[in-house]
Amino acid sequence: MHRYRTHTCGDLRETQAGEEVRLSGWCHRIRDHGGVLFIDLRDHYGITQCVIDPDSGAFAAAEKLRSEWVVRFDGHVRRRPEGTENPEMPTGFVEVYVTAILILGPAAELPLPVFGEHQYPEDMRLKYRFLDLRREKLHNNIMLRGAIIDSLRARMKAGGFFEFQTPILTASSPEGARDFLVPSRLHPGKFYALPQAPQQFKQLTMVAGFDRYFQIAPCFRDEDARADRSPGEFYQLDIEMSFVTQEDVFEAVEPVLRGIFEEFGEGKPVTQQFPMISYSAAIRAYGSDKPDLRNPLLIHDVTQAFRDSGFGVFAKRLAADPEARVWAIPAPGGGQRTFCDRMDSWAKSEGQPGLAYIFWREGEETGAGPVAKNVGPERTEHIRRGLNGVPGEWVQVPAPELTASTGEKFPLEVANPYRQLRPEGLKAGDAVFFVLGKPDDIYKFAGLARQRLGTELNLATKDVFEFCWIVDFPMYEWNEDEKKIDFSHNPFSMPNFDHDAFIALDDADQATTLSIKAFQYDIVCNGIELSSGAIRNHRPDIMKKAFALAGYDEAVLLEKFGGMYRAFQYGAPPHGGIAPGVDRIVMLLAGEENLREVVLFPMNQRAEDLLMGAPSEVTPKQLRDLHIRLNLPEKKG
RNA sequence: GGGGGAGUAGCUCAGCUGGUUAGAGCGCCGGCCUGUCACGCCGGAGGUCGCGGGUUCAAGUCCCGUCUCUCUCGCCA
Repeated sequence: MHRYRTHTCGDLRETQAGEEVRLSGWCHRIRDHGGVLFIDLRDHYGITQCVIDPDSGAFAAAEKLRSEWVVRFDGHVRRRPEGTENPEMPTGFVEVYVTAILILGPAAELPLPVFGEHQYPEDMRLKYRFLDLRREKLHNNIMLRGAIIDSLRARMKAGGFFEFQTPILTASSPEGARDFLVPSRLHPGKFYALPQAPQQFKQLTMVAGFDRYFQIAPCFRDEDARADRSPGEFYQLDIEMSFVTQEDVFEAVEPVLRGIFEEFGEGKPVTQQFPMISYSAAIRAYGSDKPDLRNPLLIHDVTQAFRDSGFGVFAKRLAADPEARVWAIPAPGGGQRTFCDRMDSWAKSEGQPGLAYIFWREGEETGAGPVAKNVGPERTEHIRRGLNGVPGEWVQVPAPELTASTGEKFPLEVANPYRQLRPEGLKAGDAVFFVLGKPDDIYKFAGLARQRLGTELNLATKDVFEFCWIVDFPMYEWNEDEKKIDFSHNPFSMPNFDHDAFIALDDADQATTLSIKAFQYDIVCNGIELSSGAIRNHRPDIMKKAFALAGYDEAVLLEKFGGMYRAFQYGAPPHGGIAPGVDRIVMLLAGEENLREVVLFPMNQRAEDLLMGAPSEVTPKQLRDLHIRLNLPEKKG
């Protein structure tokens, strides 16, 4: 007989009744009835009920067992007595009658129990991660993660991609997030950096002629955490392809993601054709470049209805500032004063001056609330009827005409789900909220309000994965602090502009420069940015011009990206790629709200590993070897 | 770096406008219990109320400072 087990705790069924078996595992739950003792024995594969009674010879030993002790049981399988079966468990029709017990690993009193679904404090869970990981939900999440990564690999390989490994110790990159640095012992005063992404390596792999690259790539960024952003390190399905257009990348990646979500999405519908939405249309219609399309609400432009109106606050601002707009977010079902006031105080808590609104109720068809009174019944009626998802004279709907990457147009009801909700405009019981300001200043808040209304009014579709492409990101943006033009995303993207005309551009022509779009795209699912990618700029002359337009001369380009700039001098193929975030994909598929629920050993929000105690101090000798002298900040107080 | 929330038994939490000996559930220890699967019943141990200072006759409760955790904004080519 094997030293530890003949079967796992998930194996045994009625067909094995009568067999002599040996099981090893953790004491999951112990029920002591005095004369008979039930121990649920748990391992990775399942749980098996084990029974000990005074006749078994193991009774005295069994009474000493406690939760989470690791034990080996010898015994025989038997069918459970009639009426005591547990159909909830795969092994619920059998039990093991235990005749011998060997304690393999006793456990101290637990800081957090494994059994049950109680919520425990985050720092406790992280410090005792090995216990937390024994719990069913987290254990399953980690196994799901592995299965998803297997499937991603298989799908990529089936798509003709090859997996590569790129360096972990590399050079600090000047753009983007803060780097993690590793001091060099052999080169005093110099540092390696952990890669924020294998961006340059994958492009160089294309220059080297490998054609279709992928990697489940670790990425390191020294930035503060978010619920959907791990501190320090995370994984991307990193992809790069040669001789491709944007559409080729879409056609390669879309089926992989759709397939993964269909395979692991437990039957929840997945967008069959990912619509393409331009960055500017997304900002105007959803107030975000990562719109949650489960929410049917659209932001309407009702500037016209307030211009020269009796609502002084808005009318004056519109008269004074030609760029100012009034954006309206319809709130079907939100037409109660208490609800509107609650939204107003929420807006104030978000640092806004407030949230103007009109609402409609039976007997007050001309609209209730101070805004309606000041604007007057005629304009209020234009707003009410105009908020039906169809553009009109007084109300503009910036709903994009959605296109699939195949070029196919989506029908209006897909592109504009809001139209289905209120085809005749708002009615009694509904409300509308108004945001005033320059689009650049108000879009984020308008987007937040749209999300909040969707949630509060329970309008969002549930149990679906709504995907879209966000395309046509601006190549440059205005940096208000430094009063200069900056790269909007990354300097590697190819401008979506005639190449000769681009090179001929006047460096001082800021208006044209700021209007240039890039072949830069994101995939968004349920309001979460899953990946970002681009067709790269593989031409040194265009790259030099791209830097010049952002105010950098060739010396800067050489200093910052010398390796790649040099590589592009020797025959670079047109190429592009994308990098879906593996952790976020798993998070969505596991139905979790926080990345820590899908990472085996995560750090806390302050980038500390509470289990291993990282980061930690090191010995003076280690520092001497690295030629480092500490210069610590003064202790506060 | 800014803002919100939290810190009371091993864990989750209650503890009102300051007032006698700080409570409950789970866990732990002991006893009883032969069919449970969140087993049940009886008893017990376990608390510098995060830390420091202040106000007060009296502070878990009010004030100030500080530390820790958490969410969030900044940040994230």
